[in-house]
Amino acid sequence: MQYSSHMSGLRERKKQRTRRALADAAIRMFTEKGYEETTIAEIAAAADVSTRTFFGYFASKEDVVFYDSAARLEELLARVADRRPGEPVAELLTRVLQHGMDSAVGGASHVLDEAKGRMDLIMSVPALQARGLRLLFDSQLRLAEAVHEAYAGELDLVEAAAVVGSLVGAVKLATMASLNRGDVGDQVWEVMAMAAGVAVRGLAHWDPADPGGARPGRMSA
Amino acid sequence: MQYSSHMSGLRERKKQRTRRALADAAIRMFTEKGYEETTIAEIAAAADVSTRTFFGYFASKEDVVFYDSAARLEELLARVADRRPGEPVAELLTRVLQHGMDSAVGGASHVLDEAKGRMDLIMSVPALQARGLRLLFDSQLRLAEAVHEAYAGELDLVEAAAVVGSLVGAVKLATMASLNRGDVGDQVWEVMAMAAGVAVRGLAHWDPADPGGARPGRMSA
DNA sequence: GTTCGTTTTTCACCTGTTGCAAATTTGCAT
DNA sequence: ATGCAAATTTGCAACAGGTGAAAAACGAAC
Repeated sequence: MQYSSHMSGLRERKKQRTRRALADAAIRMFTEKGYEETTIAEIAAAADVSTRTFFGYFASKEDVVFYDSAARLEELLARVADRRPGEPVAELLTRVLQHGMDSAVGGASHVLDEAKGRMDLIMSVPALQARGLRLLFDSQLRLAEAVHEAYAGELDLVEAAAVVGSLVGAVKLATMASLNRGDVGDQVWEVMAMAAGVAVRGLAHWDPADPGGARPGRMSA
Repeated sequence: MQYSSHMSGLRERKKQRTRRALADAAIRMFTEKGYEETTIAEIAAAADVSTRTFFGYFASKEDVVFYDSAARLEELLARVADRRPGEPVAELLTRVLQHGMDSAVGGASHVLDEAKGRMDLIMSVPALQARGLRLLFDSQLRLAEAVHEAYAGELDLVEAAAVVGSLVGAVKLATMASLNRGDVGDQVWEVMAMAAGVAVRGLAHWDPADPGGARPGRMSA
């Protein structure tokens, strides 16, 4: 009858394989010879499919770099959905975001190795940066909905949006500033923890010469 | 000898006129017949210049919608630069952002009339949304630098970034959620005030059933 | 192996964008 | 007025990303 979602057949397996082949080839070539220097025809050739077929898998050249972001987001949403009762929003969010801050920009830290490379690629190519920001934006909206539902009755949708936006916004911008400045590894993590702290405790606490102790949630892992 | 930056000559005046003609024609046609349905050739024709010339004024089709964002940002930066001594960051920023929250996404509230239209246009066209977010992102980075310099010695660059990101992030996401929900006019302003309040006071204050009184800074004007 | 629904390929075509050289316009000095 | 040099506009060719549609190849079930 309708084999719509079989996941088992050779057909599906082949499709997944092609998808991966395209994504892998693309990202490799992008980082090796540059994004704009790499043509879709070349990517398709490297994956042994026709140029037209590429667009059967990805809607645009940019999208191929974020091939796994949808899955990552679902993961986050699920985590928000089963929050521990009584847990404060700030805590839930820092906990959830800590595991997925990267998935937001496209999934950039499963294996820390290529993570840095992907991030560099994204931030250095305007088109990718734009696509990444749009993805992140949509993710935040979805996240806000999820938070709103997880705290039904306590937090209305726009309040949830404010909370999510504040936290994600702080961490995102601070992280970028940190990277621009040349920080690496742990330094970046510390910055993220600090930024989360700013958002959680509020900007107001930053004026009267605040005792700089970071580690507000438990973001420093 | 070198007439590099005259601003007065007929040459400059004509250039500004063409720029405006292009931008106006473009935005009008975009809203009337749709973004993708409007071709650059048509825009150029409407402004009586060749297609090629369009790219002498704007780097891309998207950019034409944000033709005044650069100027807007400079305004904000200037305001940050001459902060009142002793003024808390949170206060300075809410004050400055209140005047320019729109300029960030491309300048969408000088005259409230077309502001809504532009915003709708931007948010409804993926390509424009992406471009807008990228512009906003860059603006935030610049803003963070400005804040850092305005509070030299008190706030390091990444801290400034955290602060700016938190505030802008909260207001941006809450505003969008509000618009998605169908809010208009004052309702949106109230949401923005609330969001700013969340960022300023900190997410932490949102858990133990907080007394909902908004109006934290002075954002409600 | 035949048949049927899917996926891939081919092909034609449109638009955005860029490089280049030719043509035109403007600013300025005589 | 006129000429000249710098700046701008234009036309043209070419490329890449992206889409629609029909034909060809392929996997699944019988």
